[in-house]
Amino acid sequence: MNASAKPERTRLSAEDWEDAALKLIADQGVGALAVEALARQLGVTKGSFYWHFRTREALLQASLERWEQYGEREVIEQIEAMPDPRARLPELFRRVAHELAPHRVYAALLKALDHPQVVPVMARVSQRRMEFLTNIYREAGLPPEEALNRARLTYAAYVGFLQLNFTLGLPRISHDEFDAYVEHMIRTLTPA
Amino acid sequence: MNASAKPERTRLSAEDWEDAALKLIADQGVGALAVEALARQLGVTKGSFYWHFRTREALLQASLERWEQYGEREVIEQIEAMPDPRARLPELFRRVAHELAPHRVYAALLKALDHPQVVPVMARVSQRRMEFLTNIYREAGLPPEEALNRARLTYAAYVGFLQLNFTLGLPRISHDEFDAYVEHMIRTLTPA
DNA sequence: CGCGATCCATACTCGTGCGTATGGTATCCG
DNA sequence: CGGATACCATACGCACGAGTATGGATCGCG
Repeated sequence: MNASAKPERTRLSAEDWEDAALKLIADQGVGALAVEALARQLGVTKGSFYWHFRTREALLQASLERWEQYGEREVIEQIEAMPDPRARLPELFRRVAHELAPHRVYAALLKALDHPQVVPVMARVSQRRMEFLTNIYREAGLPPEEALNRARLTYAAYVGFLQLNFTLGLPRISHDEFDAYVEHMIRTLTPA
Repeated sequence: MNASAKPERTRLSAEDWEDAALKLIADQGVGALAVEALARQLGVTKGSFYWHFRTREALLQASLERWEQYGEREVIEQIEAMPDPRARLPELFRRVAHELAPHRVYAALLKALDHPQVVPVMARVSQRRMEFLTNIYREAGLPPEEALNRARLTYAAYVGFLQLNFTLGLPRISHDEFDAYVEHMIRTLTPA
């Protein structure tokens, strides 16, 4: 049934473990990150793990740094490359709304803010995103003060949405209804 | 240092354990809910606990139900008693923003949505609040569709705010700045 | 007073998951 | 082709937290 489904016959590297860890975190949260479970999933045993990493903590650390690195650089750059500043916000909203998969790790880490290791990472990532958002609002015409507060509001709505949907499954919303919601969001959070 | 600071010399009841559990959940999350830790904090040992509850799971269940009961009934009733529908939303916003303490349990449970026991409770509570919010928006003049989406957006902002502040400590915002943020929120999320 | 019910302490068992020790197998390179 | 190095398996020790067993203390009440 759950025998080794992955025919990865090559030896493993540290990066393989980190990727598997991130996948597991996205699926079941940081708390589920256990070395023996990971090993089973990779078709090996703990003996392998402790060759690559000194401890479980080290794996978490490395995985988080790897995740932070990969980042959302593409999205940011693509949005900032758009000529019309007013068009950036709607595009950003729609894009994030329709590509939720990359945000699963962020959502999982959001629920693990009691682990001392994830706090600094999340603080850095969230801070960068907030600054990015604030900039777009300024470029869209909002005065600085206003732009900052609007960015706070928007980002909070994003974070809350992740929680209410991935984990809690509030009355499952239909696809069309979701699109309508996104458009409503654009209308009320975006300067005309 | 942390010796029994509570001079509660009377015997304990199940409710005492539930209250202590909720306090611990609010402070350190559901994951920190351990019977021996709780017992220490109450100045007794496990022997006491297992007289009142069959299992740790039972305590969690009872605590959650107790929390759901206490609820936010007062707030809802007071807001609905206000004569002018337009005045309700700003009042609700300001009130929630300035009395965050009661929301700490909700914030903690938000991060424990992987525990099967908390999901139904949070689903019910969130659903009730959402319906309440939707109603207020309708009474404030928004068409039904619009009211529902606005309630979704507002509630998501609320949830996101809890995450970003209790747990993550984004660049510590000052008191005045926070008030300005709340007013900004009211302006953009509330029908004129 | 005294006795039954209620509440609690002490001392265990048991499962789970991290980390270690040590030996085995595969791979690369001279 | 043989040995050094990289990778992995097996078998442990150990800590920690849930749950159990059993006896002791304390309260209510006739």
